[in-house]
Amino acid sequence: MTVTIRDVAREAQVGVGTVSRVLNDSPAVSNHTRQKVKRTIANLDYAPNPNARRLSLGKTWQVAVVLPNLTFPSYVERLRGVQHALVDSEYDLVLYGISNPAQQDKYFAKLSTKSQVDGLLIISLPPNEQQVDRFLESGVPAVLVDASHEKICHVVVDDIAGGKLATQHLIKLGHCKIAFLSDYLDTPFQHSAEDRYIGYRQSLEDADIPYQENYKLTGERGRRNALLLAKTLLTSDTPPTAIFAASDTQAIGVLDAAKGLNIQVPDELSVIGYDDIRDSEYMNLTTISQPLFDSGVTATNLLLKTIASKQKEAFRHLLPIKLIERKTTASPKH
Amino acid sequence: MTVTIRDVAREAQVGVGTVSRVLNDSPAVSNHTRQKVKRTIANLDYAPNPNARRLSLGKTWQVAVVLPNLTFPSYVERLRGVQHALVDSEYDLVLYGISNPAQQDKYFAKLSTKSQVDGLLIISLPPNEQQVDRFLESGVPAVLVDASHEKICHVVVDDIAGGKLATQHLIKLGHCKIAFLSDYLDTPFQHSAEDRYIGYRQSLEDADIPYQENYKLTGERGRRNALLLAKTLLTSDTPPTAIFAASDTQAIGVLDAAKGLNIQVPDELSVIGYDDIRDSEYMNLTTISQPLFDSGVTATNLLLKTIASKQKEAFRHLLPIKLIERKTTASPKH
DNA sequence: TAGTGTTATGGAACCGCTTCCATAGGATAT
DNA sequence: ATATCCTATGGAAGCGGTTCCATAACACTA
Repeated sequence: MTVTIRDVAREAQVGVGTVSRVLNDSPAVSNHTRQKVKRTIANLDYAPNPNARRLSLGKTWQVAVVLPNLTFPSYVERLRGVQHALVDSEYDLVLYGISNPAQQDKYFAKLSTKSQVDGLLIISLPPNEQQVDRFLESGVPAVLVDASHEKICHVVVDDIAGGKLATQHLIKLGHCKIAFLSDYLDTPFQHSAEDRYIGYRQSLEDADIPYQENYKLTGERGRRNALLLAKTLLTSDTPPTAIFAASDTQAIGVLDAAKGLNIQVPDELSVIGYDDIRDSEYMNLTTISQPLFDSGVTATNLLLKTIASKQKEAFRHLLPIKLIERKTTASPKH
Repeated sequence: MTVTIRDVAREAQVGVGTVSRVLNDSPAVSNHTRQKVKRTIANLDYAPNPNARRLSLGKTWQVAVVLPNLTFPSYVERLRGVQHALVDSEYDLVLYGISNPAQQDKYFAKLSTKSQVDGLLIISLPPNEQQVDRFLESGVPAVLVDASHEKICHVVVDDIAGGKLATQHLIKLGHCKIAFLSDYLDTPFQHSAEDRYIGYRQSLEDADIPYQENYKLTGERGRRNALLLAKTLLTSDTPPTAIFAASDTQAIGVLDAAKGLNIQVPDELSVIGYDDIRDSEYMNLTTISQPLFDSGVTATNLLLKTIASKQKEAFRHLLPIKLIERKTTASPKH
């Protein structure tokens, strides 16, 4: 039923080797034969079986992308970058969405096999030591995005610098009652929020602004939760004049809270976010932009290079951050 | 280097057939042998080569999802549904993002081969006749989402009904100057916006409200473009009192425009969208909800069933729509 | 003319699995 | 005891490619 390379060979009156050579653009085929074979291929509407090819070659021509379920725009944006970079390569993209640690472990284990995929892109999912070991042992090229480990290539931004940049911006505007809001900081293998917090603390210190414990808000990620956290703080006795949220989604939650409480932004409250997701532009949110799309592109190119060269050096690729000044930060009025 | 099934067989002192049987949970293996083999597999850290398996079985255990690049939340939401439904199946998800018709044609052609994937999920990308023919000829099971064709299974909502629902809601509130905004309607194979428009027109007619040509706005999709279109209309001599946008993204653009022009929503202008994307809830946008996530789930289950049963009947699955009343629609005040 | 290369080609062997067929051995029936 | 059936098992063949090796055909050199 399905037409194979042998059918083509018979029909074109050549050997299977020759057909294969034509398929793979080997120079060792005379022009005459090449044309003949190509004609036959077209006539029979032949398409090579990719799995046979993969088995024979020991190469899958597939790259796995593992990331948390696409619940936050930043994941999507990174994925888009990966996709963009993959589109004009020969590789297909196999997507694995993770919704809990057990699933992460399952897929990480499954993908720690050379025969599964040619490469691994792991986005916003810091692997634990055991998982790292498995990756290394398997020899599958892997690149981490938005997570780091000294033994695996990774693409990250300097989050401490980012935290500083945001905080210093607020300080320069004249704020000294600056709150910090993020998801939980004590997650063992994901340091970006924590690094931003470190940057925040350092900037306060550098400017001789005393740190206040009650200005540190952490909670489950998400816009709604950020709203609730911010509401509590803003209705307390000592409301801040500025809030630095460690993600735009959370910053937008803060804006929601301000709106709900009839607090004018930026006149009565400055808000700065982090990520520069798509929505931020429309919300006119001042934020720290980290190149999400580019992180995907960069990581993918890095991975493809690693696959091609078979080199196994683990290195870190730092992506630049920058301050995007929009309309949610201003000098405090009073 | 890599350990194969023969290594396991030799080590466990059984035949390769037996090992294969153990791997595939065949009942025709004695308990004693099964344990022995399982132990050996664990000892050798053996993992079967999926490509060899695929070649031998003539089955890829992969499903391709083809959709436009993830530039709009509705695509992402549908993809999430697919993912969710696929996670506890045996199938992996291969992602193809399309950014232009040439690419669509390229990937559609590539995927019109049994040996490439076991099934095809095509989201918001209506295939043309030639492409449909290729799909049918290849025999690859396919399901369309948010697009329809009589010869291929598809999962859609009744967009005419949706257009009616939205328009009737506005009419019931007392509006009669109702504008319609969408992307271009003359796209040959994608009828959802057009169907919504038809529903809009019918509702007007049913209510004896004369249709006004200048209340029909179409343009390139996207929030910013919607803003511009709405701005023009709202600053004209005869501004409408309500706008029905054929997508939430565009409805939010309309809200942007209103804000920019200092027009109060809903007091001076009612806005209703379509899709009920995540952001709509936060924006308090009244909208027609179509089950995006569910469309992915439903289509995937349909596909898996088709793959399993090998039946080739093309049928339509209609998903329910409903009106979500929030805070952007009200009776006109004057 | 024989010797040496070079180029184009055919086809066997191999990639690592599944499955079918043959068979051994044990249980049951007669 | 022999015939019959059933179960568990070994291993060859096959899935559809690629690649290596052998060889034929044809220069070119001395």
